[in-house]
Amino acid sequence: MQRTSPLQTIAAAIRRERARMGISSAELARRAGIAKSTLSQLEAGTGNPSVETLWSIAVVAGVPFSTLVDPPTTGVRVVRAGEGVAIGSESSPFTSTLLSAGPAGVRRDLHLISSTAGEPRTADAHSPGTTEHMLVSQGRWTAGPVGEEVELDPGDYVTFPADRPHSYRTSTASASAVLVMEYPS
Amino acid sequence: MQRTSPLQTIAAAIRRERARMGISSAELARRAGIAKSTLSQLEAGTGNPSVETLWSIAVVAGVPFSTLVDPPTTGVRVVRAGEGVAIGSESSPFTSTLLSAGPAGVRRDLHLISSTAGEPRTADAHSPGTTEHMLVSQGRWTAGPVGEEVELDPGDYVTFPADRPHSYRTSTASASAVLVMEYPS
DNA sequence: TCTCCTCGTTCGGCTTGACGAACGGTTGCG
DNA sequence: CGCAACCGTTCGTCAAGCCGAACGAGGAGA
Repeated sequence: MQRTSPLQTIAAAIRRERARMGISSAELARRAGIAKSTLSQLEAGTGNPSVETLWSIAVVAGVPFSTLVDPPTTGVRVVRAGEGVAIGSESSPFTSTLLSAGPAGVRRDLHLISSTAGEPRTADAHSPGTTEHMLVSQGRWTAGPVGEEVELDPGDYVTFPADRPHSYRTSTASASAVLVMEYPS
Repeated sequence: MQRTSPLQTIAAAIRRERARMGISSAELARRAGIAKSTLSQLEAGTGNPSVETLWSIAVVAGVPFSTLVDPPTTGVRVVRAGEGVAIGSESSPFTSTLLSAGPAGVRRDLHLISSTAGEPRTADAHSPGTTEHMLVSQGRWTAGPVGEEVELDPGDYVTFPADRPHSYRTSTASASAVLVMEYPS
């Protein structure tokens, strides 16, 4: 997570969004209801805007507020079956492959998980506010917060809070699922 | 996306994070390097903080800046295979089931998609900055931005920009995949 | 009981964010 | 050519954000 002040990031983000919209700084300022001189300062990275000033710009640009603070990155990227770095568990036949960690400011990781019959994989509580989404591709799984586990078959989907202990287990010879973890930090 | 000023949301978020940390407002202010009176104002929802003031609080709370502006929600929820509302395509044997739309401020939708051999499903450009992640569960797929499609087998993963036309096609009798769409708005 | 410490709110003063006006530069039209 | 419109930057002014101090309240310890 970025610890230093975000003012330069914000300046770059505003310039980027304005270029995407294809309008002048005077027009963006007009639409956002702020002074041209204020926008000029923001794009130059000088000064320290109030939240409402920045919010007005995000609204007019049609993007979430966080887009102006944490810019995204894109590109075509392929990870073939078996190519990702698989991390196993010492205490259960559980394997997890991280396919895509969220870029700065994006609060999710995308995993392919697989397992065979055996000990459950129990995970400690993650950061407060963490949510998991699990979508079963193959086999039967039992998963969820400890004490609230549900059984899932291929095509089934479950989402649950992961900021307390939770587990994944399968009773079939081979099972796999997609796991999306969303967290505040 | 929330259009109204976020000041009340910010006040509630600061109180929530401080409660999570289990410290007094005086201590939070001390750690963040701001005046107690300033924090008192922020928690009461009066005034309009500068970005740096809010940033200081986020840093000390150990959460991304956007967490103070866009709070999350959680709960255990199950959608069984075939239960979600499946939306078909008139021009191709393609079906998409939305399992989880991102809550306010979260920039992603989670779909289960399926198809049979036939016409490709072509999607128009989404909002600028939109990214898609596709992870194949079953069958062979050909997917990606038009002109840059890649072939994918079970367990393969691809991510690509979806802010331009892109398509999904399968040449097998039955195919399914998990699709995560991330977008700025 | 009194004293000390911390709390959260209110207050007055200083600094800086945001404003509108002015300025020089560019473009398009008659 | 001159004029109008628009641009982005700089400047001076005002007011609100943020500061530290003061205050009353509550809790703990002697």
